Formats: sequence, structure tokens, C-alpha cells
Amino acid sequence: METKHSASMEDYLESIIMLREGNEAVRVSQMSKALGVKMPSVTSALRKLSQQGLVEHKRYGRVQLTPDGEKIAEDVFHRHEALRRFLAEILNVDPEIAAVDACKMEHSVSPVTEEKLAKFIEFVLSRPKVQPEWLKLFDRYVNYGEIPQECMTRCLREE
Amino acid sequence: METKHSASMEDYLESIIMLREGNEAVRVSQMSKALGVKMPSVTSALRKLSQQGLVEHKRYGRVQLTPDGEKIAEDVFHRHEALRRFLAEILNVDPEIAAVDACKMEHSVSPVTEEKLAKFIEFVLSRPKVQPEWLKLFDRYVNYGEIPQECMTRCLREE
DNA sequence: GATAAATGTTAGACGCTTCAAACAAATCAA
DNA sequence: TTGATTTGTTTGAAGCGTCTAACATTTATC
Repeated sequence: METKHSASMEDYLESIIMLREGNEAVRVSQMSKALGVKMPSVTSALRKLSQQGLVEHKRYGRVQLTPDGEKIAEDVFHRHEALRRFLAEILNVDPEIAAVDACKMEHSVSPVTEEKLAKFIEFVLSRPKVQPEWLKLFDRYVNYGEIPQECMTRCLREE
Repeated sequence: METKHSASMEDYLESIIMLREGNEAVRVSQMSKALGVKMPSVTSALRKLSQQGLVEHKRYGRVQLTPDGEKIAEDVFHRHEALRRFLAEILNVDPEIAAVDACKMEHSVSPVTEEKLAKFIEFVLSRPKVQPEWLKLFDRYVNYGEIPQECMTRCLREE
């Protein structure tokens, strides 16, 4: 049922989720700024999305997601967040770059991959006490090439 | 100097690296099949890449990368491989899907991110004895939700 | 309320990537 | 070597997403 949507249509949908505060519907100008495109591009995207029943939008009015649109937008947003967190919190990539990269990558991730990525993040970060140490080890490796052979090995062997 | 190239131009360049065996130059038909596009698309891409000095190609002849083209193609290939390995070997995503996802994601990864990703893979997989255990723990978490709190915590605390 | 400013739309164009159809060259096979 | 097959190119058209310029509507201001 869910036909595949283009990267740019996904971006338009996602931006609606990201821009609305509370229940306030979103303006074309906001989307235009957020996505770095001119307003006519937004208008024409909205016409298309409206025809597909993914957004609610009448001339000169505000924009809202339909339930179908909401589903897709949330999906994209989840992919985005999974990637962004992985890059920023695990790889320790600069937050700005992480956000930008995530925004482009989010359109290429299959459902299976997204699910595993989310679990991986959870796995690595879910243990508040372990997390900082674990990442510190990785960080040290990035900066000095130190591989903490002994400790990890010893530990995991016991298991 | 290196102007940004479109995802599709990057794909054409990368395919040349992936298709050539030894020093054998590559045929248009091979690229066509590998990329899932018709031959006229390849021809027209090659005209453009040739004008930019990235490939060597004369009418009805084989295709070769110039040194400049080689550099870009290798770059794309590295991003591809980093992503593919992460997905396949760490997240344990099905190899087919990993390859497909990597192929689409490869165009969105910034240099910094790629570098950190590569280091991360190295970090996780570089210790032959640890690696299987570590991933086994993650795999168990994916399948049963078990978080190996104690072991990792204990170990990393000692450090 | 009238008018200025901000916001949004329409129309038409362009670049990019792809394709099918028709044609051209190269290669194979007899 | 000549005809058939494979391979590659040209041409022209299409879809998509974007833009600018001109126009329309809404909103804010006096």
C-alpha cells in the first residue's frame, strides 16, 4: 500500500513533524526555510502530497499531516534519529555534521537496518554506567590507536 | 578542487572500480547491467565524466578511470565498504540488504563520518578473540532482549 | 478601512537522469 | 567475406525537483 516516496517528498513530510509545536499547523514559509528551498517548491510538493492524501492543505492555508502522512513522516523521523544518534553519540561525530549526514542517509535505510541500528544504539547506551567507559575506550582508540586488548578479552571470556 | 558529484555520477565511477578485473578496462554493457540502467544512460554519463576528465572513453571503446577519476571512485568505494561492513558484520543485517543499503547511503556520508565509522569497525572487529563474543552479546540482545549488565560493567570498571 | 508588508501561488523554464527507437560499429560464425 | 548477432551511440522525449518572475491573498499598521 505504501508506495515508495522520493527522498525529497520524505523530506517535506518530515519537516512538518519537526516544525510543528503543539498542535499548531505549519506554514509554507517555515518549511521553505527549514528545507532550504524556495516557497514555490514547497507549494508544488504540497500539491503532490495532497493528491496522495498525505497532507491537508488548502490555498493560503496551513499545512497538516493526514494519518497516512503522519505514519510516513514518523517513519522517516525515526530513521533520521537512529542515524543521528549513532553518529553523534556513538561515533562521536560533530553534532552538526551528524545531523546533516543523517538527513541525507535517512532515505536509504531499509526497515530491517533501521531496526537493528536502533537496537544497537540501545545496546550500547542503555547501561548508564558502562556507556561512558565503553565510549571512552573507543575515543582513545580513535585518538591514540590504543586497543584495550586485555580488559575486554578477559571480561568477555569469563562469560 | 574536487567539485561535488551527483550520486549517480559517483555510482558510475564506482562501478568501474568494481567491475574491472586486473587491468582489463570495462565495457559499457557491463556497467549497464551492474547499475541496472540502459546503455544510453551509461553512454551519456560517460560523455559527461569524460568532459570532466574523470574517465577515458572513446566511441565503441572500453572505459578506464583517469587518476582523478580513480581517486573519487576509490573514495566512494571506501564509504561503501565501511557502511556495508558495519551493517553486515556488526549489525548483522542480511548481506544482500546490507549491500543495497550501503550503496544508497554511500553518497551521504561526509569524510569525517566515514573515517570514524572505519575506525569503529576496526575497533570492534580488530580483536579476533573478542569480536565473536562481543557480537554474540549484541545478537542475544536483539533476539531476546538480554542486556549483559554485570559482565561488561564489571570489566570496564576495573580499567 | 486603506495601504504597505509579508506570505503564498501560478506559470514557465531549466538541469538532471533516465528511457525507447533508430541507427552504427564491432564481432562472431559459417 | 558476408551476413547475423552483439555491442554501443544518437536523438528526442519524459519525469522530477528546483528556480525566477509575476501575480494573488492575507496580515499588519496607521
